[in-house]
Amino acid sequence: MGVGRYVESVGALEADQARQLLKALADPVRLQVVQALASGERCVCDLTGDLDLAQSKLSFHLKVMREAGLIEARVEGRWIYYRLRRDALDGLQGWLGELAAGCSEPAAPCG
Amino acid sequence: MGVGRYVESVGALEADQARQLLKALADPVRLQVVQALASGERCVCDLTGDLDLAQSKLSFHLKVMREAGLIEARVEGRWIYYRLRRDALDGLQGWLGELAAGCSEPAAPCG
DNA sequence: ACCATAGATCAACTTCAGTTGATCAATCAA
DNA sequence: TTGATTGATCAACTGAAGTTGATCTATGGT
Repeated sequence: MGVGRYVESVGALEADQARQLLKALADPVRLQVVQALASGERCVCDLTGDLDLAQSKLSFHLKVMREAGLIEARVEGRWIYYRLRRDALDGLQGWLGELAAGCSEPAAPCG
Repeated sequence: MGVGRYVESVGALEADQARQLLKALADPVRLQVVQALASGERCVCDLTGDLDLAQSKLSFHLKVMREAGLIEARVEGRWIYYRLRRDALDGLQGWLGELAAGCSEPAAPCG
């Protein structure tokens, strides 16, 4: 009953799914790609050119992001278009929200 | 005019700050710690025990998270209490929101 | 059928992040 | 002051993740 394999109604990812996504985002090259995809779907050949990345390098990082569930691909003839998965981004947002919810509780004194 | 060194009114982190935070979150040990801190501030000695981590290991990861701006420490006598930084979590949420905002635009056909 | 192009994959190398055990510094209690 | 405890730091080691260049597959044009 979710939009994808991540989202339960509105919040919450399991910790491990969240970690995969976080890891997929936490790399300078991948972050470049993500920012390029933030304005919409892009073809791999465009990305290679715009970001000035070696082809195998880009391909490697796209795979990492795909396997993490952060992006998805659409094949059209000879070209492949990638885009960010909204459900992943939304799920991560929800997960962060849960973290933030209770984090301001004071500690029980330790001594 | 922000709550911390991260947040401008309600959204947006710079990409590099976001990346530091993402990296700080994207590790299994650190994620354990973060989840422990999600219910509030904790003393290091409690964390060591509850999470069954070697002391130097925990200390290493706390440092990584502290330097990323994900957590902050409060010294009280012999003990040190750590807690999650809300501004960091909120900032990251805002950053994700911006990513999600435009990501569904279709691509211009490539051929 | 042939060639060019898009993109994935592979193997060898390199680099950097995390682990471990030891030592060091600071605080508190006796 | 002495000794115990909390937690940071350091040096040596290990392994996983990223890079590079080459090769492989698939599609489309001629």
